Amino acid sequence: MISTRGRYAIKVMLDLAENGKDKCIPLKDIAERQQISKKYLEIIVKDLVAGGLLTGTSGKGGGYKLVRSPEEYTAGEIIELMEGSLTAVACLASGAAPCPRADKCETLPLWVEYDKLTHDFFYSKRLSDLMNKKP
Amino acid sequence: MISTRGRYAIKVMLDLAENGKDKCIPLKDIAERQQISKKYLEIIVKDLVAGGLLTGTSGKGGGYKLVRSPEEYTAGEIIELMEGSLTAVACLASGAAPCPRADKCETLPLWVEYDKLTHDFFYSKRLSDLMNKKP
DNA sequence: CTATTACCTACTATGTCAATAGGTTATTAT
DNA sequence: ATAATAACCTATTGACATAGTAGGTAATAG
Repeated sequence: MISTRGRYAIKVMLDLAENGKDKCIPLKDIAERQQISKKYLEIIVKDLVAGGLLTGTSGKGGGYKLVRSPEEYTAGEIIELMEGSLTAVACLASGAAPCPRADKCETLPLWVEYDKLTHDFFYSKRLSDLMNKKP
Repeated sequence: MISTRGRYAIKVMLDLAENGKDKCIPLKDIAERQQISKKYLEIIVKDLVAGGLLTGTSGKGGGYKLVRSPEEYTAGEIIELMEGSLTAVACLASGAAPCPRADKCETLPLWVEYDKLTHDFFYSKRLSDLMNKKP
């Protein structure tokens, strides 16, 4: 399950891609457009800044801005940053302890295959692919 | 994320497919083979029986048995039964309230597409596909 | 009648999710 | 300067899910 953290993060990134053409967008505007609590978005945006996907500028006229162009972001990296991992089962997660029964486990190949499918899907989706194409 | 409930359920079904050729297998044996607490498996197996995927017989010589043949089960139906839903985002889950912003939501198509991918993947995997083919 | 097995209800520790609350620091427009 | 704006920071909360544990009752075969 992808939580609100990952989902809202994509919404924020998309909002910036569409409304912030090189200019800073205050979080207040994003919160209003997307109908999400500004306070909650602060937590999410903090992680996006820490992950290097966004920069923030304080003070009047400040706000957030994309670091790269929308074609250079994938949904996969955004979700992975926010959720910690894009993995369907605990035993395949990044920081997981190696399962002692991995070689005997008959279900593992199923999860590995699904994992690859998921990874490929989300890393093939660029932010620009999700943008609303309005002239 | 697919929890232990769904994952263990598939292990149980697989164990029965491989070791219970028309005969009843007591949960104790499955728990030992799969190295999972028998007490915890009871909860999982209860749901599998309630869902009609398995039958249980009490008393000496009793145990659990598949209702159909392994080719007639899919990983999808097992997971969906155990997890309640096979859906990646809350707004697409079976019992979810309809999102008032669904028509404006730019991320929804992404989740719908991923949902279809996931559904098709797990419903294409039969229990017999996962079985260890030993003579 | 006894051993075995499923079946049933209840409880619990731990953690995550989705926020909320209230403050401090940085920057700009007036 | 100073007021307004906006990011940034720490802490807390209620609700819920997860992954079990505990202890019993009912059914069945030998």
